Amino acid sequence: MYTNKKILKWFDKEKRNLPWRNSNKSNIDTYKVWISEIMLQQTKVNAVIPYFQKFINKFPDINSLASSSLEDVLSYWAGLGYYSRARNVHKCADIIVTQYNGSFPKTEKELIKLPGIGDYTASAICAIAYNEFAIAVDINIERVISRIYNKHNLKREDIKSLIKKIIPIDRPGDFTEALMDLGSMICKARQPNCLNCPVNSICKTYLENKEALIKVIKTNKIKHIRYGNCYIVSRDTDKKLFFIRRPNNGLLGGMLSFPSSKWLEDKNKLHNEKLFEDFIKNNKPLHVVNHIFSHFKLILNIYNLKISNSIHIEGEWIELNEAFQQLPSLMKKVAKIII
DNA sequence: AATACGGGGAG
DNA sequence: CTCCCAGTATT
Repeated sequence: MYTNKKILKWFDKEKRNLPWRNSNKSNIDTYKVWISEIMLQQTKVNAVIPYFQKFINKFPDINSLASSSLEDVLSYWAGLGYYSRARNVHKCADIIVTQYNGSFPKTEKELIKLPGIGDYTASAICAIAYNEFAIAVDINIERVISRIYNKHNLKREDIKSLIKKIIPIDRPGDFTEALMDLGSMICKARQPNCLNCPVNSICKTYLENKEALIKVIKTNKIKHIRYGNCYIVSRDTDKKLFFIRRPNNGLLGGMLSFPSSKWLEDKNKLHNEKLFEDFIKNNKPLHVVNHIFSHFKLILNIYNLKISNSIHIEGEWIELNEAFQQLPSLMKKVAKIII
C-alpha cells in the first residue's frame, strides 16, 4: 500500500473530532476554517477549542464579525495571545464584506493578500475549506515529512515538493489534516509513538536513523529581564477601577490594561506619569507580578492607588468584574491580586 | 535572515 | 526550569 493510502486509512479511523471540522464535507464553512486556522497559529489545539466555541457563538458569520467593534473582538481573544491576529481578523472581515461581497477569495494568490493570512494559512484554507490541490506546511507536517524521508533541516519549498508527490488528487484536504493529526498524535516532537505509527514500515528515520527521533535542538536563547510599574487605580465615588487601552501596535496591542510605565531592562529609566511618579516616591508596591513573554521576562511592581479627584490620563473607569474578561493574561494576573 | 509577538501545558 | 505549538508581519 502506498504511503498516502496508509495515512488516509489511519486518518479515517483515528482522526480527531474538532469543533471546526464539519462532518458534512459537502458544506464546509470557510469562515470557521479561517477562524480556526488563525487561532491555531502558534497555539495548541486544546488552548484554542474553548476560544473557538465562544468566538463562533458570538460572531457566527463574516457579517456579524465585520459589524462588531474591534474592542468586542479583542475581548473574545483576551488570554489567547498574539493579539495582532484578532486585529487582523477584524480588519479582514471588513475587507471580505466590503470588497469581496462577503465571500472569501478562492485562490491562494488572493487569500495571501488578506491581513493575517500568510503562506501557510492561504494553503490550508484552499486545501481544507475548498478541497483544492494546495500544499500547506505547518510544523507538524514539516516534522512528519522530514522523518518519513529522513531529510532534516529542509526548506519549506523542499517539503512542499515532497508532499506534492504523494498528496492524493481527490482528497487534498483530508490528507492535509491527516498529516497534522499524525504529527500531533503519533509523530510528536518529543516522544514519537513509532510503534503505533501507520507508516513505521516506510519511515526512513525510524528504520535508519532512530537517534534523530529524539534529537533536541537547543535554542539556548537568553531571556532578558524588563522592569515596569503598574497601577491599580480606584476612586472613592464608586467601585470602578481605571483602565487604559493599549496602542494598536506593539505588545498586547489594542488590549484593555491597567495603566503602566514602559517596560525596560534598565529599571532606573522607567518613565511614569507625574501622578504616579509622586505616588511611588512615598509608597511601596502592593505586590510584584512576574510574567514570561516569548522574548523577555517581566517583573512588574504593582501599586494600589486611590484618588479622589479626576485623572488626566486617557482611559475609562470600569468595574473589575466587567473588565476582567477583557484583560490579557498578564493583566488578569495583576487583577487577581485584589480579588 | 532575524526579530517581535502570548500563553499555557508537558516533561 | 526548557521546549513546544495548524505562523505572520516587520525590520
